[in-house]
Amino acid sequence: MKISDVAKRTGLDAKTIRYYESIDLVDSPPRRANGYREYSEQGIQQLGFLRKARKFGFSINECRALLALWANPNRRSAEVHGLVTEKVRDIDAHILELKSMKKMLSELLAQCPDDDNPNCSIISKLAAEQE
Amino acid sequence: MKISDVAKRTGLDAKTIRYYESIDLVDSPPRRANGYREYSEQGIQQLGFLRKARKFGFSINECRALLALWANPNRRSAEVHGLVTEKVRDIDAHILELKSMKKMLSELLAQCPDDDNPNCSIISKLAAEQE
DNA sequence: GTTGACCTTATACCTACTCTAAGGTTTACA
DNA sequence: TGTAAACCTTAGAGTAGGTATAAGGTCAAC
Repeated sequence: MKISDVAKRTGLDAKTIRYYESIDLVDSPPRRANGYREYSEQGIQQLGFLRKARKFGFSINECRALLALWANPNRRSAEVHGLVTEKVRDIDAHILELKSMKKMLSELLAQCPDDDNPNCSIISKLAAEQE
Repeated sequence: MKISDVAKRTGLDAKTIRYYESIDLVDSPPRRANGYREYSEQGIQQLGFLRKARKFGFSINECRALLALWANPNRRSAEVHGLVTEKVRDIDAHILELKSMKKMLSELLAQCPDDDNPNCSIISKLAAEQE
């Protein structure tokens, strides 16, 4: 199977697939006589795995760990559980940060007259000397 | 005032201040005889403005627009209001995405035995052919 | 006079791609 | 049979928003 077909099947961009190969995230597939990459079913599944893991928010390095666990028949499910638990914590922290940002911005919006005059409490707040 | 003092006062790293100068986000300050940057009150306030805008989540380019509005005595507060409103929408979209990711991961966690055995529903789910 | 803390520059590195250039190959159609 | 479009290849640069490193000059204190 050619790279464009793999791209269609996995939902990844062909360029992204080449990129994953260049950083040794996936095995290099064999080549046809013309130099084109020829993907095996196994290679395709690896890429599909990556697609899903990335969509779940795992970083490339976390994906590396997940791929290794996937390939390891002696893995302990607790290890996977730990990795994912930490990811959920990261996401929670991120959500809190965004909510705090949103709250501050909403407060600023409520005070801005939203008209043709230059007076704007948002700009004033950003320019304020005090925190 | 030297760059390290400006860093302390604004809360930005000295390297970040030089970086902002290198991308023309702020004006280049004059130099002392020894080559050191000498910051005026105005330069310091610009950097303080940036610090706050970045903390509110505005991108460098959005900061560029905000700085221009700040400097423009003929600005319309509605323009600032629009910029910030859009930012809040971005943040909302981001929060929704993270919540969806968290939900999916939490469902996976609930099904993972979290023990010494290799069977792990998380890995299975990532490896699954179907979406 | 020397140590340590500052300052300067240029450059590389980070994440996770994305794009461009410049070229070779394959496929479809007239 | 010719050619144009749609593939494929590589190397290298660009993106955001810094951070780190190297290699050096300067300043303040003891």
